[in-house]
Amino acid sequence: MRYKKSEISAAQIVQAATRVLARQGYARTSLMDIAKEAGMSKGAVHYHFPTKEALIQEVLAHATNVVQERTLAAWAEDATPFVGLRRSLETLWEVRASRSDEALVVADLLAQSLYDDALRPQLAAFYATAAHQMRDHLAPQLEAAGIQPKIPMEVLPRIVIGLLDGLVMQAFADPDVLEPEDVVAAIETLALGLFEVAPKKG
Amino acid sequence: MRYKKSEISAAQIVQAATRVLARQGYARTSLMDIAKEAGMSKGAVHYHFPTKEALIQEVLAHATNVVQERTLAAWAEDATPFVGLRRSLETLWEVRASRSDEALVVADLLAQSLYDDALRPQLAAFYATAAHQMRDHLAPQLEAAGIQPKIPMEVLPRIVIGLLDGLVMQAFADPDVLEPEDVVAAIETLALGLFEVAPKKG
Amino acid sequence: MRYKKSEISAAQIVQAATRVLARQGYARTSLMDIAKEAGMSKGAVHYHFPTKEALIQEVLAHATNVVQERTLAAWAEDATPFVGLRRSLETLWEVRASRSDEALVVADLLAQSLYDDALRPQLAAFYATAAHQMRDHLAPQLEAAGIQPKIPMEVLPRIVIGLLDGLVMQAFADPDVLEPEDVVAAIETLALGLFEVAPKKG
Amino acid sequence: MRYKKSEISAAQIVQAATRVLARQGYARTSLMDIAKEAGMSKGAVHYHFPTKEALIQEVLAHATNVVQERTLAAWAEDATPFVGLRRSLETLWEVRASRSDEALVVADLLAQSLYDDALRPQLAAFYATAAHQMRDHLAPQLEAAGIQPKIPMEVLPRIVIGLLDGLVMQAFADPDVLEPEDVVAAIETLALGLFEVAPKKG
DNA sequence: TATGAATGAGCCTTCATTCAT
DNA sequence: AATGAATGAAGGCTCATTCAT
Repeated sequence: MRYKKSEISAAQIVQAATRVLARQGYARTSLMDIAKEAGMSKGAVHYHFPTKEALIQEVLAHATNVVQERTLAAWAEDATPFVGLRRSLETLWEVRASRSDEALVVADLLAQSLYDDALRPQLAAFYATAAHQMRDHLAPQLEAAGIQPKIPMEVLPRIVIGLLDGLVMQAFADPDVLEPEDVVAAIETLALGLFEVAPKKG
Repeated sequence: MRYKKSEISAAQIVQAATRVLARQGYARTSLMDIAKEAGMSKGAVHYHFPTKEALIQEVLAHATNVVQERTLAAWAEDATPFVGLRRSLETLWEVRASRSDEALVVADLLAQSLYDDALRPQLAAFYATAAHQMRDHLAPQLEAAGIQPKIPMEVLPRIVIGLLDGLVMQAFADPDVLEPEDVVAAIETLALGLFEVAPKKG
Repeated sequence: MRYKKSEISAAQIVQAATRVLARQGYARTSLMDIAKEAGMSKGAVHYHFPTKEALIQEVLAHATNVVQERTLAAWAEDATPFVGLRRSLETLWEVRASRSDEALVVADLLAQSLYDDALRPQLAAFYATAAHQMRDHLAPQLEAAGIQPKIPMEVLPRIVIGLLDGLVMQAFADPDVLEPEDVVAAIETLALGLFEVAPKKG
Repeated sequence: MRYKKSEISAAQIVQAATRVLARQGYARTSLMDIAKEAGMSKGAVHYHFPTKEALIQEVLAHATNVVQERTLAAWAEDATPFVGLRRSLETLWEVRASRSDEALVVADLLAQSLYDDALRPQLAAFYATAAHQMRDHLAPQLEAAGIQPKIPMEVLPRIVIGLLDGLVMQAFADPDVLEPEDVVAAIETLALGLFEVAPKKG
């Protein structure tokens, strides 16, 4: 028995909580709901996580990890930076707009973090990691192609992420307004406008 | 002028609720908190708003109105469209990033709307109005200047709004990362990339 | 203006309360309901009746009066006591079983009176009056016809009233079980069994 | 024998509720009262019964059961039907007139059932069972004695029950008016009047 | 006379948490 | 490692009552 039963159960609870949270949102989710979804008793949940807040933090950590991993997978290694960038943006959008449980949880807890000091650092870290991720992938590609962004490499990823997240929120509020192809096309256009070919060094 | 007091009280409650909601968020705000902030009894709040949901809806309506008005005021009439656009974007950002109570409430309830069917239509309408607003202001200016956006005029405002909102969420989560001037500069650059000067006819 | 407006309004409130009480029962009726039914404000109700209990008492007084009057009208003056008795019993049953608002209110408040010391005396008086009423009508008729009841004239009316009321409750609980004609026939049979022709004197 | 405690607690709550309901009546009884009487917290009551209505239904079921059992025990097996009938009627009356908690609860909830659709079926069933019970006991006895009721065997028990219940309500409203011996005597007389000896065959 | 406004106590219910088993 | 039982603090809401107008 490589994994202790305890760890398995704890993981089950986190997954169940993710599902319930994605379905009902933080404000409407009780520990009972989570316990029921996990097929356990309320007491069991408290055995693994001393308090609701502790559980929620774990859930957020898990959800951000999942989203991050999916995002990472999106950074296609492509021939040309332009094609690669475009495909990456598409995938980034899909990861968020697909309403996966984890993406929903991140969006919901992001809002909670405005008022919950315990959540905020985690989300700040999530953003920071995402930005780093993006920069680390973009920077070498761009340099290799002699392309120079018009805005600082520190800020650029933040902008892209912000754009994506903001559009996601709109899409959640009114799913019929934003057509996926429109969004991707627009983001692409935007992105292209951000770069200029650097003058070759003499 | 009989019983004008009622309207005043109702308005006071909405304002108090806005303050409390901005401070604590929907999930942590009780009617008691609101009543206390308004200097009234819980009963009085229920006298003016039959249910918590009804009150929240009113608060959302009020908050979106305020944000909308401020946004409207941001559309400066300027000499050249470029300068005007830039100044408008700046103000748009400020309206949102200033963490005014109303902006916070809109952001919070936006998240709630994911799980609250009663809230969603209002927020969808809010986005729709904002998009219209922006288009109505931009379209004539751009045409007059012979400028043509690279993405359809239907989609453009949604993109801009999404970008702003997404950045706001990031800024809320970690206020120290995004410097206002960076953001505005980036948005401006982005915006400029969206347009091209149309070839002169004839 | 013969009647003061106040009296008219008070009467309207009592009537409205009777309707609402008959519809919803004491436990589920609020002053608001009554005020709405009377087309007045809650304040107006309190202007006429200082407390809810005072109003309810008035309503009970009114309802018992109405039932009593209808009952009184039921004591037909008929040729023979037997026919008269029979017709009277029929009407008594109808008065109660017809689910008139007043009959319902009496039944409902009768139950309340078990726990409400203020109501009990009124209902005791109601029963006493009803018993007297019946006795006063029956006694001369029976004597004239040389008929003698097998149970004391003091108890007889109580028995008859009890029988009727008990059957009414059953009919309320399950309207389909007791057919009116069965009930009347049974009551009649019962009633006849209560009397015997007295041996003629001399 | 794990967690038998739960059943015990649930039963305690039902009993406590019966006591409180008998003392204060439905309209004046809160869950707090019941919890206090049961020596538990409000939360514990809700743990065992999800809603007040569910608890009340259980209480009613329990109370009708108790009354029924006592009634059943009343059907004495006696030498002659007449003596048996008389003794049975006496006990029936005592069961109801003794103001036992259960009898009071049944009477109170009977009134509630006029306006509570959830209660009505239970009380209808209670009446139906009581009627059946009585018929099953009476029918063979009467037949054996060659006695034939003047009113149909379907209706007879309803009449007797109605009579008893109606008298009980009167006795509750004014305990001093109806002397037990008078009531029993009257009922007996009534009952005797309901039968006639069947003409011997052949 | 009558109204709208406001109060405050109380009600049913939910829920995170604790604990014995 | 997990469960069922129980607690107690809120939470949203109802309602009789009071009061200025």
